[in-house]
Amino acid sequence: MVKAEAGDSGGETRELILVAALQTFAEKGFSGATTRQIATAAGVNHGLIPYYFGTKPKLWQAAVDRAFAQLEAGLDTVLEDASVSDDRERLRLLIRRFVRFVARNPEFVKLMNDEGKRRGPRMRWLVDRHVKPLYTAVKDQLLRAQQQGFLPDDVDPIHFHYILAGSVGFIFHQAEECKRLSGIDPFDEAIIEDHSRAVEYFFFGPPQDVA
Amino acid sequence: MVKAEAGDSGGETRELILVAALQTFAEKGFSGATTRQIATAAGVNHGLIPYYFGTKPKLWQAAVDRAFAQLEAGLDTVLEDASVSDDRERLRLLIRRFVRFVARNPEFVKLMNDEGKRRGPRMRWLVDRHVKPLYTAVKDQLLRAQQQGFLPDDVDPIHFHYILAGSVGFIFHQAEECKRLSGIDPFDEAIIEDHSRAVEYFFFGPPQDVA
DNA sequence: GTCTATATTATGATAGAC
DNA sequence: GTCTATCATAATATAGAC
Repeated sequence: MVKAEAGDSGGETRELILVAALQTFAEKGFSGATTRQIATAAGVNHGLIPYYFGTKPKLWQAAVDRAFAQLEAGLDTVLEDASVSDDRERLRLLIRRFVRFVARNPEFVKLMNDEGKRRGPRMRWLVDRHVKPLYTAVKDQLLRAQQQGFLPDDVDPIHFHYILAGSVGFIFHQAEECKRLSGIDPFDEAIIEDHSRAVEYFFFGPPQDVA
Repeated sequence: MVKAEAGDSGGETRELILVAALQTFAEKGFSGATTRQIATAAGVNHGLIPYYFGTKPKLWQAAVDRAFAQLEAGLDTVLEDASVSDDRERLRLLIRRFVRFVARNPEFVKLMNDEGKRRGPRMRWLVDRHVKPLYTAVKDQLLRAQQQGFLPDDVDPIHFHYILAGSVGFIFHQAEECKRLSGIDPFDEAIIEDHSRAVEYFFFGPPQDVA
């Protein structure tokens, strides 16, 4: 009310642009997304993008930072949950939460996959700033699983990291293809649950809880 | 020698462009790839692209057709191999061959993933023309696996299709990220073998051949 | 902080010489 | 079949009014 004379207080507009940017970058890729599309999707004038973020790459970075803040908030609660003493159960919870996060934030996966596939400044920035810290935590869980014998320990855990990420995320990444291919919508609640169970089956085998 | 006066006989140039197009579309996406980049990568004049293929989307279609012809040649030999009577063993062979195909043709996966993630004419064309026929064959194998009890039969096989494709392909799709993240090059022969074994472990559990 | 120009560059596609 | 030159369009980013 004090600073700004027109529109809202400014931080709001910034946020609107960031949300629209993540969505648009995910959908169209960095090159395919235009700053005008992003501005339109955010409902703001396209001149405001250079005003708030400078360049297109800087807008991209800001959108990614925002997305990772959300992911980490969700996963940390599992990784650091002291009440789960069993490593196997913690990994299972991690997978369940990961499936749900991806199903609710498919833009996150799309953007990660688009940038992780080629060399370049965005990939380097993304890995160094966000993926490495995340993988450190995941790797720790996978190593425990290997040590305890419910994952083979004769291959590097990086294989299971990508097997996990791929098996969890791919159906949501390819959701539009999946709909046309099979008529099934991966974002239906029942399908999300099915997918989570299917992935868990691969990591842990047939349910053996009630022994 | 008869038809063409300059350069080579023409079909050669067409082929050079197709190879470069697949590579470039895979790397940069449809929007990110420019016809000039493709022409440069192919070592031909950029005016030859409209000459041979008309428009950019038609070039894209031709490149995809070419890529699928290669994939199908490799998979059909397994799917139709009558000498493999055991369904479990046939699925295992299918996975091994799929891993190797993806490792040797990462452009294929990149292009598929880039287009399968959004609605649009290219996605529809790709699914109707190529993915549906391929999935029909894969689905058949997965249904057999479910009937015989080594995959759960209470979820649609589409889950296993995407789990399979994701767990096989993701590390190669994200190869550049993987290198920077872990120092491991997914395209190393030993790593390809490791990944194949890790995926097989996922689908079939611990090796139990020598019983 | 917001908006309307506009400068600059790069794209896909075409025309026409060779 | 191949090449150069060019047109029309659309992109990012900037300048400056309000």
